[in-house]
Amino acid sequence: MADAGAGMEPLLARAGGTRRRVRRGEYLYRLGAQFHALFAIRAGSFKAVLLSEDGREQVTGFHISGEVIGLDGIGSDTYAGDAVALEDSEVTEIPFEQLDALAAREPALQRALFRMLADEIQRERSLMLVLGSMRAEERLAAFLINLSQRMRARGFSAHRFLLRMTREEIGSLLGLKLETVSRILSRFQDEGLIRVRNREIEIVSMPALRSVIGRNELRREREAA
Amino acid sequence: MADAGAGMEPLLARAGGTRRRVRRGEYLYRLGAQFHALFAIRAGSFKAVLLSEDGREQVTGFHISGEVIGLDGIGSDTYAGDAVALEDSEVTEIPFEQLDALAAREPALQRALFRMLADEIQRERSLMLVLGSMRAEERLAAFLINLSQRMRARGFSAHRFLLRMTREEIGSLLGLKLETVSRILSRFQDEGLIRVRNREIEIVSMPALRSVIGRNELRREREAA
DNA sequence: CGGCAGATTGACCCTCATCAATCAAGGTGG
DNA sequence: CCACCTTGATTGATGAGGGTCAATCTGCCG
Repeated sequence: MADAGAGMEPLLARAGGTRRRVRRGEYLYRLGAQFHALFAIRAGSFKAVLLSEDGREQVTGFHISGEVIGLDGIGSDTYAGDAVALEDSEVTEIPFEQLDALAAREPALQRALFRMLADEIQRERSLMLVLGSMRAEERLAAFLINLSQRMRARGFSAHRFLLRMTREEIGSLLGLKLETVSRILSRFQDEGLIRVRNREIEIVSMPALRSVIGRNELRREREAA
Repeated sequence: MADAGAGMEPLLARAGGTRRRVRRGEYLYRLGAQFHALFAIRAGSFKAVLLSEDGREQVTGFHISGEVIGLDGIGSDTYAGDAVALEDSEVTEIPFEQLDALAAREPALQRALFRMLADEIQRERSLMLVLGSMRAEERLAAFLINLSQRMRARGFSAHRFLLRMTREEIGSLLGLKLETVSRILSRFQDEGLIRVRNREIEIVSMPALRSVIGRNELRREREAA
């Protein structure tokens, strides 16, 4: 999964932007609200949630410090889903009006915005690959690996971190039920791949975790040969 | 599912562009190829395919006449997957270099490009909702409804059309096996929702097809109440 | 301390994948 | 024009993976 909206703060900062604190559980923006800004996450983390007409809810991503959120609103006049803080967080709100105008005069900024949008497309496509072609164990492994990489990219430890979201939210992202998420985390622990204690994750063997993806899939091996 | 890249030809046309014919089964572009252009589909249809390192293949979308394809390459220097013609087709190749430069002088074009990218994000998020929260029958129903809407938007019949892709390709998009796709289409026919004959689809009752989504899901009804 | 949200674990069952046989439709070459 | 082959679709039988229901357990916050 790509790391959308990463490292763009310097460029975005030129459009100004005001700090804002969001407490755990609060909405950064909501479905249908007037689109007016992008948000650079300075501290904390968020989940992005898509809501369908018939009451279905789908977590479309988790976003941590250093990433940008709110891109989906650009096309329409309103945000297409909710963004909720998973912990007490802080963002810089970047008015899109100004960003848009500035981009017209700054080719580098224009290109940076294109890139952020394209990266988000990439990120979602790889999630589609996960949802469309992986079994439960593989999904969890892919999730943990991706999170680990992003934590490292942000200067945190890559092999020991806190999950800021519930099992249910992880399940929603991955198309699994919370019980399945819980069971598989336990199984990974029994197999010595990770250590779990509630929200705390320690990755014991990253190579082993990687090898989960593709195991039990003899066909692919044969095809590759 | 949103209808990404629709109706943008007029604006895009200002960047020039050359016609190109692509025969059924031929690649419009391939994974890793130098990114240089977007493609407006003038006639025919394509599938976009994502390939993972371990040999997995995931269809990320089908695109028909009037839509734009190739957006995923914008961020990086290369295309992130393959685009394959599902039938003999024709596209207008729009060099991105020129588009990019023109956008800097044309706010309307810049905004149109932002919108196309954001629409694609939307489209993929709704597909994530399908993949993450729907059962097989619901996925197929959502697929047919979406296709029907897009056909109508392009001036074709909304209740009678040809599937240009195989059952296996539909399955790949929806995270199902080809046998499941086949079985469910047969079931829909038995129930009088549609008529199928190979690639030919006739939607007999759109309301009934819509009601497939959400049925067997008593919980949601209760929650909604 | 009590209450509650979240997590774990077990038992059961259903949907969908898998394996396999058959059928239909095109394309090709004789 | 027909026999042959290939590709795609249908249908059946069977079983596994993960959903569902339910009982506990844990940690946290008031």
